[in-house]
Amino acid sequence: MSVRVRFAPSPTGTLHIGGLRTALYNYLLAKQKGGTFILRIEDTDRTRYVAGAEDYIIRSLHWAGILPDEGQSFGGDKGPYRQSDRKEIYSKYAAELVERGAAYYAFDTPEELDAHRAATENFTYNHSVRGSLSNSLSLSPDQVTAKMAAGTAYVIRLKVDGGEEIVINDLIRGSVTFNTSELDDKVLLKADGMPTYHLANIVDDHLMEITHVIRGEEWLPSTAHHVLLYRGFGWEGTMPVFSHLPLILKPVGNGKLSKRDGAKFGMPVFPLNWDSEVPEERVTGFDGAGFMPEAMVNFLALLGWHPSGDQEIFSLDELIQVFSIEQIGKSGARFDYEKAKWFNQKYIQAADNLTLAAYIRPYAKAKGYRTDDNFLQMVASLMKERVTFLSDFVEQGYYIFEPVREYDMDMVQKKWNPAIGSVFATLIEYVEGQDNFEAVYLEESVKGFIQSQGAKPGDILTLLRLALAGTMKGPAVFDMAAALGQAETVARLRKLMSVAG
RNA sequence: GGUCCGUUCGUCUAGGGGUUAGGACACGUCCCUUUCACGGAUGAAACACGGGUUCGAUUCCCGUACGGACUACCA
Repeated sequence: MSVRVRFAPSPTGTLHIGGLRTALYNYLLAKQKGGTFILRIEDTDRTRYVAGAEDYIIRSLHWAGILPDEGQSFGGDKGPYRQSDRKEIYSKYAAELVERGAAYYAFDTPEELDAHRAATENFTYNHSVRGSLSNSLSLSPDQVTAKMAAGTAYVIRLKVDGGEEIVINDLIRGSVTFNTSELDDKVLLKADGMPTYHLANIVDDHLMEITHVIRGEEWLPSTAHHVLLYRGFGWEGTMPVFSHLPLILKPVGNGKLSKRDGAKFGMPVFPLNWDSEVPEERVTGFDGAGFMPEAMVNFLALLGWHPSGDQEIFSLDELIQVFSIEQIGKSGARFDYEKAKWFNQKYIQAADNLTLAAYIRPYAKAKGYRTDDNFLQMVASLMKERVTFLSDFVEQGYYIFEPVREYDMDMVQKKWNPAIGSVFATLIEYVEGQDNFEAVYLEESVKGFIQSQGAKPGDILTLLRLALAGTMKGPAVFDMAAALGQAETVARLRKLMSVAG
């Protein structure tokens, strides 16, 4: 049987990186096994629906390069893949479950349940209390019929009887046991006719012939209910294998990484930017922060999973080769932004200039800079060894695109004196007279000239750097000069004369 | 509170009954470099605790502590 896995996010806003990681692991397993990766949108809670969220999820998968083979907006013959479009399917199956005696109607209103919770500590709707509540198990058939005829709102609940051990064989955690006496009678179909996660998930996983469920650890406690549902439908034979992923934790402090942590720690926790009319709701994603998707995927893959050995850098293809669910860790992994930055830096260093040019282009364009390939490739080669983010090419290396805005005057003053100044003046003319402006030649030539003038190369070279970049940080002086060209180089040298003198 | 899950350097982790417990990030020092980086070398840094089992436990078992998830007509 071929592997079929699904990523089933809820379109309630931005997808955070924990979700992206879940998608990635599903993708890796599917690709490794020659299986199918499916995207299903779980939008059964209409109160939490956020416009644009589904699109955001899909764009995020595109960005990361982990495209579904099947699913919402990707086609397939087991659709629709959006749960709100499958509403009738769920009510049909819920009714079937009632007929089979595995579920029942409950008429208790939310207010009544709240009252019970207020009155009884740890109130749980389960086998021990349902007899005294309002449902088709406690009421007489006539009463139930009457309530239905009167149009009384109802939900359908899973009938969980106590006294049984449910053993789940989790690929990551081994066997996990739950006693049904501690389980509640979960709502399967809500009063608005929409299913809850539990029902929709099991019905869809069955109908879509899912073989492996890889999802977050937050679902482990309800997995026993899910097993009971498969049994209630008589689907145990094709029940998928479960794997519950450890959570991604906050960089510092307690608890799992939350969407708010992005702002709190000044780092992205989402793949893409999220635009909004409300300024406070806008967020910067890894994309906008200047991360390469390949770097992000590598980082994410290793957050909670690691193959044997010491290798850290893996291409997507390599990840597909070596991935294994069994090697996923059991404990939560703290989100380490420093490590994420290191991966990005490594990927930028390793990328070829043409690839980088394409990544730099949007940033250059936004600043109104030159965006032709040759120029951007040159910027890439000059800066790639010294940047962390893609945005750094235009931020830190702005002086390659436009004139120096600001000089490190402390440094200029430290190096400048009348004697040096006069050597510098003659150097400008010497540079202006050069007919070969290639870096290697220029370096040899200029250094020779400086020495012939009886000056220390160190002093002059520092001023040259300051003239070209304004700062002590940056590429090799003669590489910059060659890249800038003779006319611009001479102009910048003259500018420094006026600034310093 | 209850249920379930977890615990190797600060962080991500490899390992596994007998090891100088390995790597990476971050950090310190040095080298390379007339800048900043890159790169190289090196240093500090861990098996939560207590009982077992065993000739021998960091590794297996049980407790304790601590951390986490869940405990909605949310997913």
